[in-house]
Amino acid sequence: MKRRGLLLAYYDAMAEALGPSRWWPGDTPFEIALGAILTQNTAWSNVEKAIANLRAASLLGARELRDLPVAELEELIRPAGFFRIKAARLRNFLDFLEDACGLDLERLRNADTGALRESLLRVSGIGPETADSILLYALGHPTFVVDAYTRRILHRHMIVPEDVGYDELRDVFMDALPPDTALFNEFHALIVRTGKTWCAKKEGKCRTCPLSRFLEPQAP
DNA sequence: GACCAGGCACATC
DNA sequence: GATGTGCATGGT
Repeated sequence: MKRRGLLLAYYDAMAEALGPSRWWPGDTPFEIALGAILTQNTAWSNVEKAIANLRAASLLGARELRDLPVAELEELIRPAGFFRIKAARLRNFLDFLEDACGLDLERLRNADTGALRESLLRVSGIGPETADSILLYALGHPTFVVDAYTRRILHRHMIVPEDVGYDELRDVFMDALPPDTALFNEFHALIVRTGKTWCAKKEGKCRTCPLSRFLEPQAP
């Protein structure tokens, strides 16, 4: 109850400072899911280059990629880094999609969220953050996406320990907030944007962060 | 030239 | 079960 109010106050402070996020960039559920895999430990600007390559080759779809030799896929996604491993992960994901929905992601939109999440986590190369990103941003399921910025910010605000686990951190949000897709969508986006701007690994920019007032002693 | 970026799987102890 | 390491490009 108290936690819910605090988290929503964080949300409001970030929203006021940054404005709407319009996440996730991408025209189709598949493009969004693709981006979720390509952006693993990678700057989004590099992912954009890889997606642009696929778009230019008219290969920005599950069916198109399904028949592409892995060596060609590797070359196209090379700018996103870890290209060999990510090409293999994309193949695993495409195999999953073929089996789960005949390569039509729209058919997963009304699936049971928990069961679908478990299925995604069984795909080699899809971990909890990628699974939650696909569920929330590509398919509109109400699951909260946790990432390195979420952990860093909440740790610096002494809300969680630094080594808090993924699911535990996700539960901080999901236990406190209503399962609202639009809210979860924008909340995670605001956290990433705030983290990028003010919460680098090396501390120092906290003074101008929209969340800095939460670090100061609260007035009585 | 070091450090970082919207992780994950796997080896080793 | 915890801890360490490889994976690779491009920007600061």
